[in-house]
Amino acid sequence: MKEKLEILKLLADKTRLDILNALMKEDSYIEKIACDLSITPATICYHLKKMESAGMVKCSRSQFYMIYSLNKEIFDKPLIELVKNDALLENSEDRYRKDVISNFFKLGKLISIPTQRKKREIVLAEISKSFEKGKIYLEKEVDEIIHRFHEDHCTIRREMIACGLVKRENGKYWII
Amino acid sequence: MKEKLEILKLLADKTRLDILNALMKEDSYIEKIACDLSITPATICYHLKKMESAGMVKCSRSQFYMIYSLNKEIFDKPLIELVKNDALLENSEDRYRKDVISNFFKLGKLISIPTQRKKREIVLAEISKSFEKGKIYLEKEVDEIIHRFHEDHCTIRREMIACGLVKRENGKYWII
DNA sequence: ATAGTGATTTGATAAATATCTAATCATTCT
DNA sequence: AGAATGATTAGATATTTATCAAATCACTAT
Repeated sequence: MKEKLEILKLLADKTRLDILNALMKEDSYIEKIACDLSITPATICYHLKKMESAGMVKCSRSQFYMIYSLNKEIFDKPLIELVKNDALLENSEDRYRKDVISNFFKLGKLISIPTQRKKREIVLAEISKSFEKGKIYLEKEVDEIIHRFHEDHCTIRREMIACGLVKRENGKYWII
Repeated sequence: MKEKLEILKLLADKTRLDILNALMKEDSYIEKIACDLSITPATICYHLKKMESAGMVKCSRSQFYMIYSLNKEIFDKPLIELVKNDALLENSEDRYRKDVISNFFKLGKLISIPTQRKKREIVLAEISKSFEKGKIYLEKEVDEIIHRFHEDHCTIRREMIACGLVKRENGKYWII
């Protein structure tokens, strides 16, 4: 099948729907359709040619006339098939994460702390990857690691605890 | 369902298809979609509002966000349902007439003379439309016009008189 | 309250395209 | 060959509308 968007664009026009409905009743030709719909043959031709090149109608010559007919297969498909984009098999959550990370980290440094909560959590999770799972850190060590990413280690440490990425007890820290 | 043409028009746009595909994966909100697609939130909002009013998506507030989601039912229908014109559901008398006409006329020619009186009258009335009201015709002229539809102009001329569509006096004919 | 953040509206602009008239092409019939 | 008729193309025009920036609205959290 031809490009899906092309077909959807061609369907988005009153005149073309009228033409298609005419062809649903019976195969027909330009002058007749033009007469039925009170539209010039030039316009009917314009539309039919477009729909033909999109594979929606077929035509063949018969004596004087070019007989146009529906290509029915296309119209039996469920709408979703025309809407679904096969190219987008990538997970959008991942894409969003990647975008945020590439926007806020430059050369390994966090250039600013996002104000939007969702983005902030993504950034904090990224920083937390530098901590070893299961290992116990002193506050000094935690700040030292965070400092590689950003000056304000206090804020970031606090935020990481707030959103549950890091736990603290008796001045000891560990990653979740 | 809302106006079919409206839905088809809304489907005929790359950006809106992208938005719908995003919503097919998961419910989402404007800022996120805007970020994913690299388009301003204003534009996303513009499209979502249009699609919402056409019943293609739904939305509800959740905390900070307006969560948009697909209205799946619409997309499961076969395309033909969106294309087919409901206006063709006129009163049954008209439909019967149109059916008879489309069955017995192909490419403007009468393929056979119906034997059922009702159908025959419909067909004859259709042919009589080619005569000018108030004008006097010679038999030769009458036959010439009828001949455009069918070989057997004698039978048809006789039937038209029989059912009162045409009057004759002294070899002159006129339509009623 | 008030600041912050996401949603929506407004106004302006640029691009796409449906339609018409007139001209040309293609086929059939005399 | 040429006349007639239907199909197609070309050029011009008007309408629709997707998009953005900026302003405003609505809700939430401090």
